[in-house]
Amino acid sequence: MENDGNTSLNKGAWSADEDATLAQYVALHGPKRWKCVAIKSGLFIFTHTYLVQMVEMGVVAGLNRCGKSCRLRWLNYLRPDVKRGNFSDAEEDLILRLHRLIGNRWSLIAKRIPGRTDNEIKNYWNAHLRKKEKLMEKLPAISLAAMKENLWSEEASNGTESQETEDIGGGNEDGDDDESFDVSASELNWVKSFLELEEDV
DNA sequence: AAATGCGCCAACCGCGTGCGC
DNA sequence: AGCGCACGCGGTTGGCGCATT
Repeated sequence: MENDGNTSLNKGAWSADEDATLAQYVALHGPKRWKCVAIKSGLFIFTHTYLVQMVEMGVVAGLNRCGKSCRLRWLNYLRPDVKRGNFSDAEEDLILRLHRLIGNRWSLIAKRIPGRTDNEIKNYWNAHLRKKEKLMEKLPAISLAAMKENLWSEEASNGTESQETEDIGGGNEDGDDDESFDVSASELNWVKSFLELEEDV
């Protein structure tokens, strides 16, 4: 198990200075080598020569966080493409659908929703959507299966394809998987392609 | 106005996995 | 093949702010 092995590292909320320091590190070296970022009050804990260079440059002095903490802070907050603010209805719907299909695979779900992190989605689920989902489960007559049946029969009677599903998923610019969110037998195929997409990422 | 409860979110922790040696 | 390191993931917790009493 990973233990960054230091009892005197900073914990808790990040300061603006720490954020700036971390951002500088990432700007210079990219979002990797998190272990290298772990620095103990001026005495650098390093495993890589990059850090020695950074010491010489005076770039990251003062940051006293474990690598794991640095990585998390970057991924969930400092990353430029992180979208802040409320989830849209479309995003919420997508999370619900994906969760039904693949469960608590937050990182997979996050990759499907541009700008959202796994942690953010997980929090949002626990805070908002779990209740919603439980409520749905408690409505005996409106089980998921029944909903699917209803949708099926509606589609059959309409004789139309269900292209109404909002498309906010990442990588959909080319319209590669508009059919993905149909509640239909092809759902399984979509899951399959979804997972295949994962392998490409 | 103060005390308490509750919800939300950022961050931490433990475990699993991949990769290099 | 085995070991250790580094990273990624999901569950959990701590603290803050808002609502209610």
